[in-house]
Amino acid sequence: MKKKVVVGMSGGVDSSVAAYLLKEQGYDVVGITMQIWQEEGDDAVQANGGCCGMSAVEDARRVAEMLDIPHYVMNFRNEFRRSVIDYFVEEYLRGRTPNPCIACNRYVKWEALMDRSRQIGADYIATGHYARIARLANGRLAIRNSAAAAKDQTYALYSLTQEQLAGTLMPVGEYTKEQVRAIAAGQGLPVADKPDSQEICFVPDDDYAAFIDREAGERVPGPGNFVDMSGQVLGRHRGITHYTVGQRRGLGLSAGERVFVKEIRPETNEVVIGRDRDVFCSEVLCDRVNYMAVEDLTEAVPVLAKIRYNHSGAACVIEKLPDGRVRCRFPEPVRAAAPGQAAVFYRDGYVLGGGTIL
RNA sequence: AGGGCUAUCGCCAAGCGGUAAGGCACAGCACUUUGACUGCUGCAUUCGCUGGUUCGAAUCCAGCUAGCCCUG
Repeated sequence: MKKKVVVGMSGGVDSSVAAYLLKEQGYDVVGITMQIWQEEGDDAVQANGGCCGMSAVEDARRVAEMLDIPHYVMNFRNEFRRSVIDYFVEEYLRGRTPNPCIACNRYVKWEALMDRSRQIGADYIATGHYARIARLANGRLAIRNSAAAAKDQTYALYSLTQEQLAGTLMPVGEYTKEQVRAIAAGQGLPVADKPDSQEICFVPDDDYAAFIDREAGERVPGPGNFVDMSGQVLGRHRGITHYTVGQRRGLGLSAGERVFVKEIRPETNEVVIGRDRDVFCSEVLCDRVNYMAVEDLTEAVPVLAKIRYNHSGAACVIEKLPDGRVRCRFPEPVRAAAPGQAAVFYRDGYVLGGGTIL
């Protein structure tokens, strides 16, 4: 009997080709488009090609028809609201810098989608990520960047569990973006030339602070002081939700040289300003650590750590502390490690694990 | 009330008679499948005001205005 796989179809070229490849490989393929945010008839988001808009649903449906696979739209708005939107807003209110894509993957795609896929009898879920899942010599499953991928998508997948990895397929991980577009074009898929998605899907105008204002209203902290590292007041800021560690633009501070946000202090509503060199650190602490390529961390291990999406990675040694947190020591200090962002550890090209920067 | 000093882009600041440097801020664009960073481009026909000298003045002179300092 054919294995059944649910493909999360965003309407983009990658997941469309993923569906095609799986069908070719003989799977019983079901396409599901997740409704996660946009309200029906919201033209503003559609115009920006949001990943969850009605045009996305239409694109996915057309592709599914061409591939002759069933296609369903499932409502994940509640899960998305709770696990992504609320998390995103709460983190900013606390002066931290969340990564909503990681939360979306973890809670919406790999918990909620997998649960519901199992309910309809699926053996696997599949996505259009450019990554590969492999069984290591120690028996663990781990993710590795596809060698040909120009961009790394493994960073946002570090939190997957062994069980989730065992039930996941990433068929486009074997190809380059160019090859994927060529496959789509060769099959006449209408999304072959669709542009890559860009900013966070639920903030299409890129104005995070305004989004938070709408969501949190009265709870948003108001203006406060910019202070330097000795506590001297340098000026007024517009509210801590407008800033992130390492930020330069938009401060309105003319100090004669470029200055950056070094720290955000929600308890005093202060934003600490420093010079470029002040924003580097050689030690980062993480909590909420997920281990992937290893079951646990029993000794200090040298790894490559990425502290943001699109980070090339920096050498460091990670060590688990008695309370479970992980300490990363960087011989070459890293710039702008922001609390709330993820630090993801790589060894031999595989994701060893990752955690949330404190 | 006297004496001195200073007035150049939002901030800092070059300029010292030959036709307005630079830094920061700000804006736009590029990069970017999170926040950032980064890069590129733009940003004073005008130098507190009014006159004068000069072929030519932000630069010299006079007066005025404003701020700062010192002395009663």
